[in-house]
Amino acid sequence: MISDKVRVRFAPSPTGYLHVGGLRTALYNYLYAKKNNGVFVLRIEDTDQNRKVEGAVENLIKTLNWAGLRYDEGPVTGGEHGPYVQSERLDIYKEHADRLVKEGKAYYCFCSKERLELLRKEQEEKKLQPVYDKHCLKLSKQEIQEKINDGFPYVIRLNIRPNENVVVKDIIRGIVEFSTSTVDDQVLLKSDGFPTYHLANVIDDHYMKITHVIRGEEWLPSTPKHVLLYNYFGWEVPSFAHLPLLLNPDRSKLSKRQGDVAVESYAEKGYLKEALVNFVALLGWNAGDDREFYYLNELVDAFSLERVNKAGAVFDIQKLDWLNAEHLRKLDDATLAGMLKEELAAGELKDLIPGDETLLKIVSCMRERISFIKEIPVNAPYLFRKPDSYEEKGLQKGWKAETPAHLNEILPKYEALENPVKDDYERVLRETAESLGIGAGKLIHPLRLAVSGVSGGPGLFDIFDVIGQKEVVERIKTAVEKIRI
RNA sequence: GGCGCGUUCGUCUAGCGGUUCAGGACGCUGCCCUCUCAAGGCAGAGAUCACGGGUUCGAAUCCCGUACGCGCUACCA
Repeated sequence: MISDKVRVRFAPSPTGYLHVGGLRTALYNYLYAKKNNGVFVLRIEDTDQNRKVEGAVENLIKTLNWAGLRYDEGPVTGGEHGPYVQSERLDIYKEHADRLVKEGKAYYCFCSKERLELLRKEQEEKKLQPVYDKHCLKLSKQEIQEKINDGFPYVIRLNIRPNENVVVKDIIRGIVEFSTSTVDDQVLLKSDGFPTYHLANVIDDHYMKITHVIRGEEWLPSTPKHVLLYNYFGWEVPSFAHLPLLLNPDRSKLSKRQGDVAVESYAEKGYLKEALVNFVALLGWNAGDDREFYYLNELVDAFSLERVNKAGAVFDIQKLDWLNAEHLRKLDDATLAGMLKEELAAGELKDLIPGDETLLKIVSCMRERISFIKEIPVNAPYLFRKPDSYEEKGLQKGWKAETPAHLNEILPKYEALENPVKDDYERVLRETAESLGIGAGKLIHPLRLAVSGVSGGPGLFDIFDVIGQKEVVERIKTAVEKIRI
């Protein structure tokens, strides 16, 4: 047995940001580990020197932490099976590649890029599978040694015997079979001395005692190479679970071209980590019931790999937005008020931030009306400052010839109130309506317009309570003066 | 082209041979509630379960084929 404990890993390459597909892969690994009292390992796959991005690893870790996916072993944190960054394990890969060469399971290849391109072109023209033709396998020991001594650049390739069957057992897809005749003699060690993904991944998973390889479906076609490598090394093969892809609305693999894929940019847009994690968990998995709202710890309890779907899932922003609203409403007013304060401080209303008590009132009356905190200043700027115009639609519907007279009736009563609370505004209004012999609506609608400039929003008295008596009076006066119909 | 994977309402999905002329959620429409807008409640539209063959008394569910989609096919992961 590889390990008596479940050990899984998330192994991203540091390309600068965390892809939402990567987030889901990381999440499923995390959930599986936690569910089984196992260990969640983070490993950095930085074997491509051309794609190195400064600060990418730090960013990756930061984003994973933001999402709440704490890893047990990995860079910075450390662990018994490190180092957890592949570029720090180069000699391990070299040593193992050499071992395969010695045993005839891999071989040196000195072919130039030009020859390989030509070969591929020929094969394509003949409609053959573009695979390496084992040209360098024919080289004698002496020829090889000479070339190495002469400083020829070389790679090490996996030596695959054709006409054999490789069976991959996948937890999600069942048994998948491949013929070795369709598997290329994959490069294991590149001419710059770095390993390819295939070599590094197998070696690391073995030494890090990974029991379950949970990764994206795009890896399924290269899994036979990995199985063969485990066999060649004489190592136990871990369990595989290939996750369905996350898709664009047109059902192609989720990509940058068709919207945001960086977890960081969702965070910046104001999505809650709880919502993103919840949403992404449901893309390709469900517990078998109707439940859709989960916190991370609840996902741990409910999760199982067996219930992961096979088909790709379209990333549906509308549903994410809905879940964000759901999670937002579960937060208490104080938390929401804190978020609002931060949001305001970063925007153009930064000089008009109300006191904490008022902030609390604002979130309390706006919470049912928003999916994002940032919608508060956008949808209800009148909670912070006077309206600069009056909505045409509202004027037509609610502002009648007699309206100014009605408002002039209630205005002095509002002015006369002393330290009014919300109920006082309402009491006065209802009394006034009654004495005028009109419905309360005849006052409420124009007052809403006068005070907010728009015809929708929180309850009128909530608005009054937020902006305060002085503003209420001033805004009514202004409206009566300015609105002419 | 080859290899592999997949295919239930627009989208995410339930369903693992019969109680389903297919259930839930998002979105959409309408009604109720209501000072408005939301939220909430209710109702509705929306899927010949990709198609064609089998197996079976009986199939969305099992098997085969076809189509379509997607992935892989690099000294990228």
